[in-house]
Amino acid sequence: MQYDPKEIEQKWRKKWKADKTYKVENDTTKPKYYVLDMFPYPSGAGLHVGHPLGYIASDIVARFKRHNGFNVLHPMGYDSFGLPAEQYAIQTGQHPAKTTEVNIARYREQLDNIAFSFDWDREVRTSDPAYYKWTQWIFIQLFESWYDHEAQRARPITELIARFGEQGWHPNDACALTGDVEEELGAFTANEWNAFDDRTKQRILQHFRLAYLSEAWVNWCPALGTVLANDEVKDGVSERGGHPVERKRMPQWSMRITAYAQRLIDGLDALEWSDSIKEAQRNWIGRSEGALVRFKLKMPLTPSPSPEERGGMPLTTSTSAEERGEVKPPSWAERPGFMTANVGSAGKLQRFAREMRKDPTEAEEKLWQQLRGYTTGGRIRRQHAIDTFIVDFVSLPKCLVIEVDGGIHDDQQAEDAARTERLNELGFDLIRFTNEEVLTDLPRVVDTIKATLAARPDHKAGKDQQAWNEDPSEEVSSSPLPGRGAGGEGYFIDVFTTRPDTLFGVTFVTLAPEHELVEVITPAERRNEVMAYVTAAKNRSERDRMADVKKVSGVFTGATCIHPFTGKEVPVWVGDYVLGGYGTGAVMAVPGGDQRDWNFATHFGLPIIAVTEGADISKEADERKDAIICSEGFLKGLAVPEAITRAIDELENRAAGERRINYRLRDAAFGRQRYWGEPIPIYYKEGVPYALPESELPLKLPEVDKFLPTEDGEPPLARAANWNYNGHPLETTTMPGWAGSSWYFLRYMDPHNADRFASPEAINYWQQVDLYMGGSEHATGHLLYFRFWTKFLKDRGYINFDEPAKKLVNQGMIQGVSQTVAVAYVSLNKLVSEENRGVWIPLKDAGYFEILNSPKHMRFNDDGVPIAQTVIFEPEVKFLRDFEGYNHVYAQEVNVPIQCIEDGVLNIQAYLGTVEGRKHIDAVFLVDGGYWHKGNLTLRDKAASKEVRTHPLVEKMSKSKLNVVNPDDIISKYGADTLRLYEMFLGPIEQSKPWDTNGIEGTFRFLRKFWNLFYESDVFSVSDEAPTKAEFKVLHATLKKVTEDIEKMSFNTSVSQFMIAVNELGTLKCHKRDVLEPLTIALAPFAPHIAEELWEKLGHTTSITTAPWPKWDEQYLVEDNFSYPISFNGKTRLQLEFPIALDAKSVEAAVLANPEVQLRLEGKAPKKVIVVPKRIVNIVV
RNA sequence: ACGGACGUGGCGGAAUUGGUAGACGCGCCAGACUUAGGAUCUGGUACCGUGAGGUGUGGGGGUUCGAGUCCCCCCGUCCGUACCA
Repeated sequence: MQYDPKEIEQKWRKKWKADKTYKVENDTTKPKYYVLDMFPYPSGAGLHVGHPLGYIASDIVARFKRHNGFNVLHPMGYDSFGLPAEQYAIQTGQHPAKTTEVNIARYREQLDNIAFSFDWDREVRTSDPAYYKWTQWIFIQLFESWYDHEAQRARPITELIARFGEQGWHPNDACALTGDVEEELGAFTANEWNAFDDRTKQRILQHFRLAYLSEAWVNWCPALGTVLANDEVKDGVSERGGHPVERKRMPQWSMRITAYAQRLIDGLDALEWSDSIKEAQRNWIGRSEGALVRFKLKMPLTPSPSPEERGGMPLTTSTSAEERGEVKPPSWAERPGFMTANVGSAGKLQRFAREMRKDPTEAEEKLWQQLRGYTTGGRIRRQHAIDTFIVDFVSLPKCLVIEVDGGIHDDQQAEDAARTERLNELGFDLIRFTNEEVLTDLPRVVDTIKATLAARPDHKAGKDQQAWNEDPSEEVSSSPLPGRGAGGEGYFIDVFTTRPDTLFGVTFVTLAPEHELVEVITPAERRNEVMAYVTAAKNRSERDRMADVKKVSGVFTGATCIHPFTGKEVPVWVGDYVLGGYGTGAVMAVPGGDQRDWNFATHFGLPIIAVTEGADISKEADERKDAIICSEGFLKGLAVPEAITRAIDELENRAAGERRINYRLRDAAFGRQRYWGEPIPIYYKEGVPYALPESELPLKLPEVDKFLPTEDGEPPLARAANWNYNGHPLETTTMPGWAGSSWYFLRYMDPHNADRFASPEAINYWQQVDLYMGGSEHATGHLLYFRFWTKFLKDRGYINFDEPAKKLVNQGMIQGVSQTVAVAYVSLNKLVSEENRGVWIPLKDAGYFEILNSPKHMRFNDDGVPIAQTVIFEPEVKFLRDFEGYNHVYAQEVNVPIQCIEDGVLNIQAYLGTVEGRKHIDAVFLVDGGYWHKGNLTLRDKAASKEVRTHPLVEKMSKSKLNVVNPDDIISKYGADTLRLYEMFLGPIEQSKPWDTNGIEGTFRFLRKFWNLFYESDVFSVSDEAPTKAEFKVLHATLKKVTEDIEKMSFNTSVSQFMIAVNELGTLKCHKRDVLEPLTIALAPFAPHIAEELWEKLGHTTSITTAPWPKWDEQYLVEDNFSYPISFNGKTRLQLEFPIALDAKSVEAAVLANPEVQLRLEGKAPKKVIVVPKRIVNIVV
């Protein structure tokens, strides 16, 4: 009987399904193994041969582990929410649920054809309410959690609330300091907290929740009508669809992934993931160590109003007037009255204040002991931030500042005067004491303070409470400070630097165009120029900005600031080489040590100071990190690392900076203004978001009349009728694609659980994914969120591990081989159609032309854009004559469907019959020595070929490139076993390679030969005769190689080994059971159908799936003799066979005694003889 | 620019991790069987040379008895990030 894959594959697929052969029980008596494939999105295009590559590999491992006694969880499901289905719905009006259903059915059919050992009873779909109920539930847990930085874990928000009620909150509690949102939230006492109304409490809590609503800069994609996460934007355009993306500020649900930045980096070390993925994640998180440096602004020339004075300020950062025109600040964004600090620098000031509190002068400490508590009849705060100052002591209700001069204040007389003036402007009075006074006559000082306080009216009484209730949208300052003045005086510019050692090389400071201080510090006479620049810079799209990175642009603000070490004035510039989204959005420019600063300085003629010894700063900056610092200050002569430490110490001493770790990672935008996603389980009461009670879950996706935004720009969910909870409006954005895929591995463990996302028993048994297989394109998206949610669930005690997948293997892409042909168009007029953008060339200039598939032959226009790609004209040929009546010609390469090509030749008629070909029905097709036009072939000479030859091009396999190979076609021709083997045989799993259907014959022949080992003259015939030593050797060598190769996922070499075995057994004419039966089991993971069929024919009645894996036996592999390669000076010259047991000395003697060796030695004695037993003999002459 | 991966016949790729470079498959060549072959089987196939022999793992240097493998420099390809301070 001939090997007939069609028949046996159908038979077994049916039987496996009926028998539920691959059903997995949570059988805790067996060791577990969890193999997971990345969640596919069921696209309308179906699977191509590239998709199953990873699934086949993981299926082999899953089957192998089953043979080895493991209980294997190997599930599959669908990430079925997503943009394409929704785009399709918008175009066609078809409900995305419906198209998704159809696509899934198609996927399932294709997957079934390849015989994956998935337990389909565990299938999950993210768009199934029974599934997304738990996605919503996890969202609520995130909403109800905060990150405790001291404990380094997420905790329930109720614990934070309790803590607020007991001890209030202070910025130095460090609980809100995450990489992204440097919460500029002032301190409050327990009493204050308890007195806040619910709305205020909720507002404050938003700053701590791990899922939170805030106004944030987002990637807005107008074409898709939604916000995108950073990893969904590539090269300034959307990853899906390639639409332009712009920066926009709007209220937005976010995930505080930044809280986990450090743990996400640290966790990588223990993972068996590829270096490239780990590195990509590290870069994406982008940790850098350095310092925060504070530059104090010098007197501005003319004050201009600060943004804060224009109205209610969000707690986080300010918005410029333009942006406020677009979006309303969130209604809950309002500051409590004790937050007297300047908005721009509050967070930093509070950190400085905290440091200063730790290290008071003697006088300060003595006085504090007298003033603390309520001993003076009111609350005194010390080292409190007011505007941009940190005052020593203050009574806020009485608006009285108490300062102790001494220590670092001594040399600041002039500044003290300015400070007094400023504080007076703000409504504070100030009394000063000297160190001397406090130390020698403390009681008198305290008495003076008490008397002064008692004499002052209480400014605060009743006011705070009133402020909480005011509508922040009204232009009311929430500050208790009356009559705030204006101007840049007293402001600070914070910069982040990794090279504080180069501080003495600072010659200017540059702000990003969107920096909030730009508007504040610019004096009136420079205002027009600066704002014009800022507006121009902001309006450039991300893409434009990325395009001309080389161009230097910027403008001087007119303001200067003070160098913290030298005290010199340094000009403040605005430049778009500084990114608003990184660090503080401001840099200290060291043109001698940073190339970008150097470029900027050179362009604008700013001074450049050398920072390192031996640097030639006339041509470029010296960025070496192994240099010696040469500045005139205290860093001179230090090596960079020492200088960095020293500089930071000095900054901290002078309260002008501090050590700082910065992360590039931003919080992840979570809301999508789209329909086809999980509804966010949030409702609003008086504008404050609250989580739905668990009993309301799942919050089902409502029906809408159209999948488009409403007329006033609300997301599609706003169209739904009754979209409210007990009359309170529900959130209208939906979750992003990555929500459902961030935890799906847990659901597979217990997919039908209605009470919990998965039972603790199931989680405890299955634990982490042992092998995770998928594409490397998810490096900074899915794989980061996946780890983030896992860590969160661990923190909250729902699971007991904090990494989702121990081992990750990235399968390479299978590329397509596109076929292209040159086509030309002739035209009556110089028509440049939209889809054929290119250059039309006057026909009189064009003779015969051909297209050469080589970039060398490209021609370019003046702007360097390739024109009429690869067209070469030869005027002597009479092309013109044949196209009389036309006057222009245009040529291009087009992809043609691979189905219309045979042996590199295009079948024109077939092509013109296809959808794509019909577009080119009027085109001129270029033939080797002529052309084909509307059925007529014109040849230049008789010898020319009449064929339209195609040019192969390896690129991504995709529908639009017409190069897709469908696995179904391969399977119907050769069977699934052949497909599986061939995909594995192509090369290492991690490597990308082009699909070449030609090679598949070899693997098919192999299966047929394997089948034939069980047959003699068409009759199934397997003998029970004992195998010979040679036959056993083939078997055991194969078992050894295959077992080891599967363990290291080297499937291409195991397939080779099977081929070798079959060839050798064929030569030996071996038909013996004791060889063939173990071999069949070994082949089963790769080619399950043929193995199962032969297994049955061998007389077994149970599936081969759980047959124990055959062990190899070394005894069959040992050889008696070894054929030594004998080399002279490393070059192999001959082979000599010696017994394995022969020791090195005897081998050497035997070799030297050999006549041929003697001949080669020409009588000379060898200088040296190296004998490596069982390896090689090398004779040095 | 930085980071990662990689570079071996006409092609996909092997190479026990420092020990006979090119396993296995495709393709190609020759032969057998055949009316026929795009079926099957057998043999050959890195390159140059009739041969002896020589040359060969992107290029150049080095370590070593011995290098595709280790070290240094350079070139090239692919992927990721991209003015990250």
